[in-house]
Amino acid sequence: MIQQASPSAPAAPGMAADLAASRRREADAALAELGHASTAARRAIVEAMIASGRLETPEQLLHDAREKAPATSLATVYRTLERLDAAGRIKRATLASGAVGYGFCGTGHHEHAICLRCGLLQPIRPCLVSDAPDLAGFQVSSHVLDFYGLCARCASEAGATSSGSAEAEGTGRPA
Amino acid sequence: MIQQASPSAPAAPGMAADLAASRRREADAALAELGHASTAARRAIVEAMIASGRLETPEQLLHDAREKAPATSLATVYRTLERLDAAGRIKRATLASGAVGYGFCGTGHHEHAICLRCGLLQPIRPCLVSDAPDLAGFQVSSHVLDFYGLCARCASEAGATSSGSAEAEGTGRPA
DNA sequence: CTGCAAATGCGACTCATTCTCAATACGGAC
DNA sequence: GTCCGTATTGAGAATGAGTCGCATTTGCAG
Repeated sequence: MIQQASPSAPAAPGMAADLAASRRREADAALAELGHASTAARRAIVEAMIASGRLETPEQLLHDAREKAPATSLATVYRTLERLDAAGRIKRATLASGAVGYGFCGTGHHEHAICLRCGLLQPIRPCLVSDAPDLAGFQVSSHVLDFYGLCARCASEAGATSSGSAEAEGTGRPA
Repeated sequence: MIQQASPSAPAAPGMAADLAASRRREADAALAELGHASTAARRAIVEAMIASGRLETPEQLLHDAREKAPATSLATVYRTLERLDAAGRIKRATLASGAVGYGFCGTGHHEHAICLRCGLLQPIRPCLVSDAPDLAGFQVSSHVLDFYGLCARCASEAGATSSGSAEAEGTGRPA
């Protein structure tokens, strides 16, 4: 239900190889950081998330991951998401289509801009919320600030064709 | 799984009656605003949400609503939540316990402080995010800023008893 | 008071997510 | 490089929140 922009097939020759290599490195780093074993399935899942840069459904992640690790199962996708989430490396959001998408985010606190049409997950650094307001004794331990809307590409596409081509209809309001 | 602070039994005599009356008025206003019929079940559900001022699970809302409208069913709770949500009067969040809670919020855009322990939903007005940052062509249509932590009461209780008394354990990180 | 559209309750249903468990792969020790 | 204990995996069953269909009831305009 969410668009898939970048190819997740084995890297094409040329400069694309650098990108693929850097993805692989980032995926390995993330897995190593978790302190868990680096298995083919986990690597494939994390690389797929990094490569897409979007919020994707578990089904999509499974599909993408299977290009590199064909035996991967949905249960493993969920288990991997769970571990990444525990490490704070996952952004989860419901898109306009109603689908729940999971996206990979880098380390450290930051905000996100989320395209409701294609699921693009755009990090915003540094954090925009420096000081919590006075809340009558409320002890703030964390905050979440997400911007929802249309990414540059989807905005122009939606402008050209009045009816979006993506499945996600737009209420403009995240769930 | 979420604490219930204020009694939802028929209003006690005295000044509590004013509160109950104002809740009833607010509930009626919200329903009228929706342009839908004001039925006993809907009134009971909305009044329960307003009275609690917290994020509550559909099951809890059903339980609370049944004190005023005993025949209410879970399906009606969900249908009412759906209608309120369509009108932007609902805040939905996953608490630390993993339970999904629904809370009633007033009209107009505002932020929220959410107690991860008891589900308290504290509105923050006015909106703190005046201008969206430049996001390379990203068209922001809305944003969500939530503060998570402990309300004044839960903070002091958690401070007194090192192990919280509420069911919701605290990872300190919202889902 | 009447009639009808809207709303309800019930129970069946869907489907995302989690669990179980035997088989397998990982990675440190040798 | 090989071996072994343990973490991980895949498959399918199980769970449970949320939705749907439909006969019945209710709100409310006339």
